[in-house]
Amino acid sequence: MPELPEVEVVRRGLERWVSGRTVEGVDVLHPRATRRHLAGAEDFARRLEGRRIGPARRRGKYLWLPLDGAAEAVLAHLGMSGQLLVQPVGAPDEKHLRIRLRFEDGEGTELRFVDQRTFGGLSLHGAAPGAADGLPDVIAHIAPDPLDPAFDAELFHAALRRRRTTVKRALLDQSLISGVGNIYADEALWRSRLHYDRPTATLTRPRTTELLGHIRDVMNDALAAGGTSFDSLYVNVNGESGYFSRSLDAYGREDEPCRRCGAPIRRRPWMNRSSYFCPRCQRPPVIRRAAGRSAPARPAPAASGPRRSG
DNA sequence: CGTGGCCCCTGATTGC
DNA sequence: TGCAATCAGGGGCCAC
Repeated sequence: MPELPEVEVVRRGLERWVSGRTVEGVDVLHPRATRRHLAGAEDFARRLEGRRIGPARRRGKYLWLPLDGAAEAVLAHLGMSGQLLVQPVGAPDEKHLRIRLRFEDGEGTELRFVDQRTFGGLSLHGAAPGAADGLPDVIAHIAPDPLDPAFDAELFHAALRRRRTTVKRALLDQSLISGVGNIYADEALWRSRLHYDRPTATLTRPRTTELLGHIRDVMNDALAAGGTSFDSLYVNVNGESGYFSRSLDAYGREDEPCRRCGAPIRRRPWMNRSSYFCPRCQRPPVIRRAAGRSAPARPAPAASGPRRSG
């Protein structure tokens, strides 16, 4: 379950059902699922045996489980289709079961990493020096997420102004702000009435503040609904879907009326994915030519920016 | 260096 | 039916 609210739902499930338990053994059923553990699947499995799992942590879309304190942790990323499921021991293996963690206790459940597309995985890493909560060193470059008290809005705004990129690209750049993916980027931009191709350098401080507020709001709303699920690929540790998909305003709503103005929501190919937006509420940025000696032609009507009507 | 394009995978759906 | 093309919530890597 890819984006922050879905990953947070999983984190809470791990905290409830896995933290405090001791690993008895690990089965790696697909080597690609541990490819970020450079020492290999066997090393990953052996080093987990007998370790006690601490409180579940999260930054953006990354999860980690500290082991016997905070010096080392199991890092998890769900990619596009990863699931962490707490299943009864002996339940039939899922078709795309990649890794199984068995526990020493008699609770009768095990932790399973199931991942159809194998973009996700588990790995073992030391903590970054000086970082809080045993943050694994390999994700030290990931920015705090907007629900983290450590998130620095001033720093974020300064980075946006410095960048020569567009606002949606920036939202998906996990080194600037983490946890935002394609769904919540489109939702926050819709709420902010911002077009995805708006250059970040044009954002004023109030606009950045408003955008951040909408990101936090939509993520908290989604969290309260158990996350966004379009199908059974996106579930919590007990296999249950969230129901925020019914509350989406832009994502996946092509040709449906904008809930604000009634114009049909549009879908545009964008970075090998899609961007959903309201063509009336979210006007494309005006393309400005560099100042030259010849007067620039008037922009074509189709490419014109927002107009003030009065 | 920052930026943008390509690639990694499997499966569901759509169109010919 | 079969087959190809397209699309899907992720990020790493590598040219420019």
